[in-house]
Amino acid sequence: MLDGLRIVLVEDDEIMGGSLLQRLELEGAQVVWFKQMHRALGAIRTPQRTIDAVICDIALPDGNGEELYNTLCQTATPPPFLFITGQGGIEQAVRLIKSGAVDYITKPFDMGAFLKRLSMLVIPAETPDFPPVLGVSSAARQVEKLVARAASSDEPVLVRGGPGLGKDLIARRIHDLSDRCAAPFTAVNLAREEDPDSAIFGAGGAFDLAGDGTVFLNGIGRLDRPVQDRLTEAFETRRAARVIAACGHDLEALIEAGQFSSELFYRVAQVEIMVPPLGARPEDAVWLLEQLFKKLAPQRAAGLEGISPLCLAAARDHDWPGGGREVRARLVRGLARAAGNVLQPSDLFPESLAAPHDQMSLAEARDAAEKTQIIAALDRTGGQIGEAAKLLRIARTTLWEKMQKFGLS
Amino acid sequence: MLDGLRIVLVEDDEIMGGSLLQRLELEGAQVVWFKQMHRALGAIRTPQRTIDAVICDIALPDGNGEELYNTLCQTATPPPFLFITGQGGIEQAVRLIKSGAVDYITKPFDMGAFLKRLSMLVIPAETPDFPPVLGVSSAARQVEKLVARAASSDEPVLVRGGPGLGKDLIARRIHDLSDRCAAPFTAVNLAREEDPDSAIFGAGGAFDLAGDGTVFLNGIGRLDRPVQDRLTEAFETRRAARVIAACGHDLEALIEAGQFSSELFYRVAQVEIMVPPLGARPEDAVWLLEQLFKKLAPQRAAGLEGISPLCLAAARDHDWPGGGREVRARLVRGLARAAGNVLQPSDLFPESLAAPHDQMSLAEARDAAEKTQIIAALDRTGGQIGEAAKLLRIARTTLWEKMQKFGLS
DNA sequence: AGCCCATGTTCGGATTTCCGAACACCATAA
DNA sequence: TTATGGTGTTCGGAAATCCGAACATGGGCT
Repeated sequence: MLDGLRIVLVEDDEIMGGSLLQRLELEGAQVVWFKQMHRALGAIRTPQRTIDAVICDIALPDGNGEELYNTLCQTATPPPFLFITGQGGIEQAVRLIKSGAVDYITKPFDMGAFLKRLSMLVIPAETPDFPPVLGVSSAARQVEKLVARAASSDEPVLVRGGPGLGKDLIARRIHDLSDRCAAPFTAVNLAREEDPDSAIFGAGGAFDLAGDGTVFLNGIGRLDRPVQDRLTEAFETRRAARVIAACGHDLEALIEAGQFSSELFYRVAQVEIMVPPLGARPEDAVWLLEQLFKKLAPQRAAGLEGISPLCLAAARDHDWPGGGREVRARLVRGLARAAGNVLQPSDLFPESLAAPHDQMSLAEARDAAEKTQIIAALDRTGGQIGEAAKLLRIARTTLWEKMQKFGLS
Repeated sequence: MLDGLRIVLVEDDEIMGGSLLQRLELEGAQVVWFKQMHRALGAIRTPQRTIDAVICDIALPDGNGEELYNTLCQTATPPPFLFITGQGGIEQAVRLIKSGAVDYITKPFDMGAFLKRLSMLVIPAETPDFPPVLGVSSAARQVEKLVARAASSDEPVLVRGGPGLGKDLIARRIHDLSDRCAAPFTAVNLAREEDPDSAIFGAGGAFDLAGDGTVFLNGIGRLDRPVQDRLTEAFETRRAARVIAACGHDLEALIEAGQFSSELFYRVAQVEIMVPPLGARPEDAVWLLEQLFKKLAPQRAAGLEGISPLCLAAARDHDWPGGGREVRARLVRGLARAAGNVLQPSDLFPESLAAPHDQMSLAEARDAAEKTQIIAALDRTGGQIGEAAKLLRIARTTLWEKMQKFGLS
């Protein structure tokens, strides 16, 4: 009935929680049970994998379910919430449902009916019709949607994003999903190409080989003006092939500086797909890490059985400025250096060992972070303490105290 | 408070209905009272004029309010429904709210609070003589008064305010309310114009086309001195057209710096209308958001039923430096990314979800530092919690708590 | 079994931190 | 001149955090 669904249960009552847990697992769901609000908060906010539903009691020892839901809404799009409660008020029910909660049920309730409602409500949300290539985060899903939409159109596409985010994969995927999928797909990496002009337009070049397929131009910002103009012209003469281009975030700056033709930009950016950086979607980072591990570990490090949870946590925290490429590089290096039977954080991030942060006590580390953050905030506001305090979300007086403590004034 | 609102009251109890009727009419609403379901059904389905809200009892002699609502839903989109009931059930409340009712209140209730919620929830559909273009706040009303006064005079007007506050709408409105409304209204956006001089004075330019109508000069601060002088001169020679100008807040600075003619300033600022920033009048921000939602949601996001109260609260808090333009842009983006059936805060403010390295709150920065430090310590001790705690100079239990908080286990 | 040791977990109180109110002070704008 | 708005500073209570004690658990060792 609920096979494979990942459900979070938040319930402090042992009996109630136990029976729910049992029943849900019987139905095939993977359930994680929290008895306190703050624990559930952390787990839902940074989930190991996407959560399909949250079943949440209202009365909790360290808060209430409403609070939990509201807090989540501030920073993220929460998964579907079903509230169950013993002392429910109509007022509260109305408020929660209007805030987007999926259901609100009073105890005691009929378990069979409850499960039926649950399966009705939750299942349609999750239908992965094809294996995810970019990631599992909601942001990645968003991009996939855009990709699908781009595939069904026939306009030129501009894919934008930092390095190592799979812009080439996206282009390939658009081609494969489009009705040109039977025709050739040719890619040119402008950053590597010696002679871009001939690689694109020459005999045996991209357009030549593509026929009425798709031409993918990676790093379009590197083109010099003459080739840009030829490309613009190519659009006008209606080449047979469809064009997908990719570039980093700096194209506007290039246009501003007059190094990139704004006309070409508008031609090629009929559809624009922005790929958010990997650091902004930690779920994808760990997902990718696990995927690559599965693929690479058997050959390269036969002894390794898995990745330690700590290591995954560290990966979730890391910024990954190099995108997927960095994930792969670090993993390869880590696999070579791993000693035990699981991959440790120091394998993936050896530089953190040498860091001076090492044997600092927690309080010191915390203070150091506070200090730099405060300095940054004060810098941003030009020394305006009140404003800086607002930025840091603390009271003005508290900031003043801290400044005194750190000797800033 | 409820001036001009058309409200349908469905209530069989004489006392209750009478007191509600009395009170609502006291507040300025036009109320029609039905005591039976089938009568109300007919009246709502084929209304004389648009109905702003329905206040509906559940228990009725010939049926119940839910039935009434559902019947209406099948044939049309009903006006906002507020249910009031004596023997309400949570089950029922949840069902009704999920199917789109605006509120569900149990008797007895506090009349004052009820009226407040009513006025908050219900937005006047159309007030034909006076559709508010700027907002509903007292500040916006103030501006409207100034607009009306400006329209009745014939002096040049200077409209001032940040971007996206509808300065163009104000100019248009002054024109439409003035006795030049039959003559042409021509607008020039000086920020976009290549050749301001000819766009204003040239053949086919604003003055030429306006005749004895109104000329609107947006972004007057961008004019260079020669054109300023020509404009000043135009005032002296008494052109036929009336001039309305608009600019940001920086005009005084320009005058100070000698880049703007103070004489022209005094000429054009005979009447000065200051539009306060949207961040200073939160009611208008949410009002505008709701207006735009009503207009845009049906086309762009058919599944969406409304805006979550949390989201409205977030909108009320936001600064809206981009004015109405920002409201619109954020809404459009949010509609595209919304997942559930209501718009969530993270849809409208995705940057709070993935702030690219920007300004973290102090607590976040501190937590991040703690987390990495803890991971490093645990890594060093090979996962030995007690040892790691000693390294970090905190109690074992404290470390355990933190590990829970950060989801490490 | 019996013991040892580390962990998982709760609890109550000690301590620290945080906040808001309040007041004095000093610019600067009206 | 008077408002106004930001800052420096103090203070008391509220809230969080931290800690140690305590107890159960469970795995490894003899």
